[in-house]
Amino acid sequence: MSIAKTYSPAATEEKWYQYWLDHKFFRSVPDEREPYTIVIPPPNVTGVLHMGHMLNNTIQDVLIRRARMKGKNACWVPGTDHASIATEAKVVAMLKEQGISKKDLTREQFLAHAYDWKNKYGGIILEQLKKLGASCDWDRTKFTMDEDMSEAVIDYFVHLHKQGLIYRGVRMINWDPQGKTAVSDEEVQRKEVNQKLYFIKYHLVGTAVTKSTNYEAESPVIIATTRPETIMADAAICINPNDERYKHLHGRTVNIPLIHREIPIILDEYVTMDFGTGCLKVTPAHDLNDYELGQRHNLPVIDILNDDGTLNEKAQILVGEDRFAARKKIAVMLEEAGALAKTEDYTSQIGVSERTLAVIEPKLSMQWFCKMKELAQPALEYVLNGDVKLIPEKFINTYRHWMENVRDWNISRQLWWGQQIPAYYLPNGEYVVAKTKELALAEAQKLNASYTIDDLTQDEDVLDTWFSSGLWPISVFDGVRNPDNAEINYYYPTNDLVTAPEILFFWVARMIMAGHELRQQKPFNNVYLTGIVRDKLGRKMSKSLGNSPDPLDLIAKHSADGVRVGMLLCSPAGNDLMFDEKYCEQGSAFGNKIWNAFKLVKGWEADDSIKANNSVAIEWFQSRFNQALAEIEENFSQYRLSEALMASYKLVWDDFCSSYLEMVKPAYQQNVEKQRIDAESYQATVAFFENILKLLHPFMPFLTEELWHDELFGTRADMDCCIVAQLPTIGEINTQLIAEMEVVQQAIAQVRNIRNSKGLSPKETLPLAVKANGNIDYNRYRDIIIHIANISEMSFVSEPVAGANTFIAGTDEFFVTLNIEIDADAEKERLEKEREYLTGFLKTVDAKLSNERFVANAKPDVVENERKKKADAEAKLRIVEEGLRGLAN
RNA sequence: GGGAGCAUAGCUCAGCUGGUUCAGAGCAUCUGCCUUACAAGCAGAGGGUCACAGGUUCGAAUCCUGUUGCUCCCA
Repeated sequence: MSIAKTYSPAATEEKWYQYWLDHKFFRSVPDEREPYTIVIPPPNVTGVLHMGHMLNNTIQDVLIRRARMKGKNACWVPGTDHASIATEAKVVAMLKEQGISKKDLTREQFLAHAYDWKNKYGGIILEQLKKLGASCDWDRTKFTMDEDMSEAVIDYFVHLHKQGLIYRGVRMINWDPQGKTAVSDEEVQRKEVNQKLYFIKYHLVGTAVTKSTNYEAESPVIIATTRPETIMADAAICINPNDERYKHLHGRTVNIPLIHREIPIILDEYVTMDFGTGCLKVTPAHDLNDYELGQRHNLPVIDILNDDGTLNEKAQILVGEDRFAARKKIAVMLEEAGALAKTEDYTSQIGVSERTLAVIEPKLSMQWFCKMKELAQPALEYVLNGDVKLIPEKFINTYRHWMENVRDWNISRQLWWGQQIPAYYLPNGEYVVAKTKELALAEAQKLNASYTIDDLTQDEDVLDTWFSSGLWPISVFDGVRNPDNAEINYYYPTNDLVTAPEILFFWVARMIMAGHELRQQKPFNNVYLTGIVRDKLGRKMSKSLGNSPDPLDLIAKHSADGVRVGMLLCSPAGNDLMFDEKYCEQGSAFGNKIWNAFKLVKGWEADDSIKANNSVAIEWFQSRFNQALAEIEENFSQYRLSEALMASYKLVWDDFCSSYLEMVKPAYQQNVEKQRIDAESYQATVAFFENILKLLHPFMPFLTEELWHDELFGTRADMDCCIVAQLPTIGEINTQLIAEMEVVQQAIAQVRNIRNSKGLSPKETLPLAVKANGNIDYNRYRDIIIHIANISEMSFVSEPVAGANTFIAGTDEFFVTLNIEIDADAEKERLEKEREYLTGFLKTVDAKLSNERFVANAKPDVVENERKKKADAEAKLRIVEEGLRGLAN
């Protein structure tokens, strides 16, 4: 079989992915091996693959493939998340297009539509991940609303309720008037907006008790607000008791403009005297701080808004208008009534719903809450004592800050898409919590034996999606319903979790809480936090900016391997990455390089009659390979994936292709089908290549699998695949050989440089003389030097060669005699520069060594090193001076 | 307003417990080359006051303080 000129990725990727699937290489079942487990951060069913997923899943696949190749029982569990709000919003919008309104549907009818939608679109991302090469155990694919997964969620709710960690209460919550649901604090995004500050006059009622000489005293009270449409919900005006300007207002009342309702003026130090006018309108129903203020002063709560953000009849005016329309209209009405003193421009932060982008309305509501203090405390411990490692560590601070300042978590969502809260109300307003309606009835009958099932009404709301995804690492192994089953015992705690820092609290913290609460165990050992994928200008990639490439287009263009390499090349752990398609080009160029190197080796044929003469090259590369392997291992242990990749990249490109293959490559033989090479070199090279394929497989699974099956390696059994090959182990490293070869390579580069600078063709052979001053035996490297540097004759001398171009490598001198006259002046200048540098260098070293405090304080090996530097520099200086004397003659 | 982090070559980043494996990598740039695996390539080269200012130290990119500029989180 002759290998194609260039690699064609698309067909190869398709072929091998199917092969891996067919041969169940991704499948994991518990056995006697050590497990290595990753649960995927389940993407939303509403999403499509974006660059963040590409990065995240490339990393997971690299980790899981590596574990597999280290003999672990590698299990990567895929799945999706039902994304309550986002999905419900999508489905509502879809139905609306079909002319169907959600409120005309029953819960069951709506859910049927939602499932249709989910079945159609929900698996898109997972399908796309296959193109990337993700080696998930697809037989384990889970969805957070699968029956067993939902049951686990209900079990957890009942459990927490029993523990007293879930309660029901009226609280000020974040209301999304578009999604018509509450959202948690974490789902509210702050946004800076330009608003207007309205200064509104409230007229005092009655007359002053004491006649004031100051006529101003009876002018209206002016308050500043950004929300004039809420004046109808005002319960009081509040001033700071210490505010001298307003002493005369103590004990008075005012009239709300337009609706002329009388409200008291109250005193509270909460009011900042120098903000606005120092008078604050108190609207308990529509502001969290006002609510608390209202509680302190026993103020009534007047809620003038409907769930959809329109004004209700309690507003008396503008009933039915949307809050923003009402704001504009009331401004005009106030103006006309002479109640508007002035307006000012004002920037402030408002909260918007992460999902619908609607402006959040603070709203008092009866909701279910989860107590967080009790859950957060142990979850914080796991991270602080290093049981759960965050990578990079800098996120520990953030995590701690969150966990020490948690507030109770609102887990109710006024939606249908999700797990319905297992609370059942009784006719008298009491409720019971139980897994099923039947069990709830039993509970209810304990209260009153006469209850029947028809007396129970289940809470309409569903649970926050994060409440279910918090169970993910446990529930995918059925560990909530069956806490002692074989799978959970084997796979849990999982090993690595790869996710984004944005959801450290949302998700990671809640998994740790659930893990502790249900199993007194951590859910994972390590959390690798990836950065945000930005464009090369540093902007976050987003649909609206249109600056995100389509991942599938990238794969089509640069191959899956190329994109994987590209993603990793620019992804330092925990830092944002400035993505540039150039990195993918680099990745695919690397693939091409490997392909071509393979072509070269495939063009060879072992010939026993040729004497083996590459033993130095072979031993050297073997050592270099082991050295790189150790380095890569070290990088992986610290999750420095991009560095592990770069080390592999350089090993293959520089050491294997540019150095090793050039050393052993036989001179071109004409009129033969295959280039003959000695058997030892041939076998060593093929073996090296196989090891390289293994090493690269986690990064570039497709190309490596393709080459793995080439006949160069003989015939392979069906199950003999790169994906399950065992990674090479670190062998002996001859550091002396590596060090010597570095000097040899320097010398070779110098010869090439001379050729280059003199404008000579690389084809032109040159004579080289070596004056070895150190311990390197150049006889060992003679063949290599002659071959690579294209030397006509290599000789050894004990005296400098007159009239030659000279250079130093290590501490040895080299002489290249050219046919052309050497430029003595230029050579002199070069050597003088060198002398200048060395003298300067020696000066600094001498300064250190003659400094008693340095010799006394520095570590012995540091001092020793300085002495060696001195000796080396002196030796070099002697050579340079010798050369200068030679030129002077 | 509170907290955290970052600033090293044109770009993206390494640089561990202060000391030649301390100023490095990849890409980009420049100069030669279509040299029988590879122009998606080969052989070379140039490029940095380690943000700024102080301090500690025999010695600072590295530790401390301040300044400036950016980013993120929380209010």
